[in-house]
Amino acid sequence: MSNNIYVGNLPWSFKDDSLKELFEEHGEVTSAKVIVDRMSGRSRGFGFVEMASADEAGSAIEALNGYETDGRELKVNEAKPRDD
DNA sequence: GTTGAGCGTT
Repeated sequence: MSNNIYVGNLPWSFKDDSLKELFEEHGEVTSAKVIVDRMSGRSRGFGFVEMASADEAGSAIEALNGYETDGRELKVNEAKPRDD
């Protein structure tokens, strides 16, 4: 279990702050980032959220996985380790 | 002024 969370199927209107505010309702968010295409500057529709603890991360995952916003179901999961 | 499966720039 890690404190890092992958969030997919996001609406195009989502941003770093939107993710942070949403996950803060289910735990302490250390950092939140929506991945944006570095060449075009447009949102790629997915992002990452880091929680203060794996416990809060797991709670947020189960609470927000399948959460519908803007007509889309969020796909929330533990993120793959970026640096292993 | 667009798009729709996926795991990120530091």
